[in-house]
Amino acid sequence: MSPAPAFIEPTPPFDFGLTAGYLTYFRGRYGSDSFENGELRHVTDVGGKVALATVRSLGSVDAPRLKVGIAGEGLEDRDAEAACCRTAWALGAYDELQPFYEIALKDPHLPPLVHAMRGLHITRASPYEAMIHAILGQQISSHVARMLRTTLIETYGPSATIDGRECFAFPSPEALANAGVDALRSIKFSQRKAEYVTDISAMVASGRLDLDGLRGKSTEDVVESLTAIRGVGPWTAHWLMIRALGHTDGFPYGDIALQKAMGMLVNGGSTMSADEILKYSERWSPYRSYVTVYLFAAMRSGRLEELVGSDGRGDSGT
DNA sequence: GGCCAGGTTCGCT
DNA sequence: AGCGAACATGGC
Repeated sequence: MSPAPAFIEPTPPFDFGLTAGYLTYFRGRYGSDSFENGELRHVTDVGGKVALATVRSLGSVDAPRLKVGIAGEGLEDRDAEAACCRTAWALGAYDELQPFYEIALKDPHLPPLVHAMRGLHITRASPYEAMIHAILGQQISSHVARMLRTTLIETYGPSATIDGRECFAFPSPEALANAGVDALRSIKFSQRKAEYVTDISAMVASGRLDLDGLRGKSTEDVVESLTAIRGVGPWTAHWLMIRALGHTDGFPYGDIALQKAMGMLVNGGSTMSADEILKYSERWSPYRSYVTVYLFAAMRSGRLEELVGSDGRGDSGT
């Protein structure tokens, strides 16, 4: 029933615990993914079939090696292989951290952060999932957003019972485009959100919107293309670059949490404005995606305070 | 028991 | 150009 285990050899340094923890921070709450006792469970949809990847670390941060077991109904070898590739991709396994570390270690503020989070790779979702996720996360508290996402995938996501557990994968653009605005409203979406999700899903399903095609484009081009879509502004565009497009220089300067974190890091603890953090961050280009992710990882782990400005003095960055 | 939580986008005045 | 609506749970 289960194909033979496969192996992933990520580009070192790769800290499996940190990276799997980052991957499941959201998905672990609204999807079927989890990271417990050193074991990552990651659900993916391969060609309409739901596959569960179970991942464990066999190696170390500097010699990483992951063992991946794939389970699911009616999976052929090539499906299992695809599920394994998708899992490696979701973990950002082959991402190169060195170029970022080289500039970060020369920075006055970043070394403690980079040292503490060494080996954290930027995890990825599909551009479509990241887009819907971002739209749902706009405008509302994280509690409400989580509830909406959970209901969404449990209503429209493909599911399968694997190892006695019901697993849901993220809904397809077709499924959400066909659901219709009224149906989404009935699962507590606002009119606006229901319209955005329906419109974007229909555009992706019909091929009029090619989110994957944005990969490799310049920041300006990506932001321009994405913000032309109704429901998408700079904040959403920048998070999408980081979470889905593999862009190294995304920086969601409109994010309040990022503004607070930047204040902690470089401004002696005082929150900075969107303009201020954007200007300050230019020195980290083109690696601002890493700074963003490392700051959020530190924040979520509750360690940001101990990792910033041990000299207690920030400069305003001007 | 009220208030706020990791706010952004769009539309109306 | 500037302000308000949109969503509605759980913790402090």
